[in-house]
Amino acid sequence: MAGRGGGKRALLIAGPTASGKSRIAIELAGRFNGVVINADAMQVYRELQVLSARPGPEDLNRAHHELYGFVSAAERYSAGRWLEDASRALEDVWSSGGLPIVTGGTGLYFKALAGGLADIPAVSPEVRARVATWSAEEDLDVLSRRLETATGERLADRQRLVRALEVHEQTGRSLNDWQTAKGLNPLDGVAVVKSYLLPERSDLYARCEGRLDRMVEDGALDEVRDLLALTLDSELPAMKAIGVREFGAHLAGECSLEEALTAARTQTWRYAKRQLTWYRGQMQDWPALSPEDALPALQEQLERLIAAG
RNA sequence: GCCCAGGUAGCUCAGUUGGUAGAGCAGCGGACUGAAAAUCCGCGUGUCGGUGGUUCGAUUCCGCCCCUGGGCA
Repeated sequence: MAGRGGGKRALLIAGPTASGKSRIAIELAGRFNGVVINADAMQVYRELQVLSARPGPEDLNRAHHELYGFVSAAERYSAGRWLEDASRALEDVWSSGGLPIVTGGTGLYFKALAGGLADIPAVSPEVRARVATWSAEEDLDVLSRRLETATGERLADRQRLVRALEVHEQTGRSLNDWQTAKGLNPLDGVAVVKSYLLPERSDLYARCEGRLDRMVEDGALDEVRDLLALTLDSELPAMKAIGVREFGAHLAGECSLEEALTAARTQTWRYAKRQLTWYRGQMQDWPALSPEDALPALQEQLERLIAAG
């Protein structure tokens, strides 16, 4: 077991919702002493078991899983925190001689993991509050001019404007500046097998629909009721999970279950479409695999990687 | 049967004092380094219910017919 990186290896499997990633990950974990590491922004939240389609007891029994359901919905998790958590999980798996299998649907997380992320200091609550006030009180063009004056950057997207302003307020340096510098890169020097699952769109949409029905059977309504009972800020990431608003409207008597399901289905399709756009545009050097071929193809690549030492 | 209100994009609707029409949502495409299941950008030909008439010209005005609500008998 010679070579750089101490023989560190990792498998990354991205893919849109309901494409069958988890099953493949668990299967390969069994064959390669693997540990499944979550790369899904919603599956980190404890309160979102059903809605986020988090692996259940049966799956957890079959393979060791990390970074699932360990964050409170009251928290504001982020790509940066995920990368830190994932780095730690990777090191743990390597040190115990296992193979990390990172899987999930959040393209940004994979991009951060495989390409690195700028090492930007955390934004303090004070700065966050200050910028939030500007954003609440100012028109988009005023806010935009504020950033342009400060850093010369021009943005038309409020969410990104706020982020750029926060970073500048916090550090005195522009976001652009931070992002061009070399940052965190936990897979540097690691032998990686990576791919994303690319199902036929009609198959994908049909699977999304089937999964929504199953969610209701599995208690999605109770889960949403419990979540809403916490009366959290509706702007928190966990509150934006597909189904929270839709099923919440039904629970409040604003629409039928049928209507809620239709709305949730629409949102799920839109989400899946955006995921596919992300993979096409941002992960061009990642091989795309059809869900049917993925398991044997990945297994073969892993075997070759291991044989190569 | 009569009266009223409607019939315009896949859906909900706006509009044209007569010069063949436009929003939101959906859909499709795209962007995206700490909210990413988020956020943002681009893309609109549809017998303007049918049919006659008036008019240089009708989706718009008039007649008749069909359909959908509601009301009165």
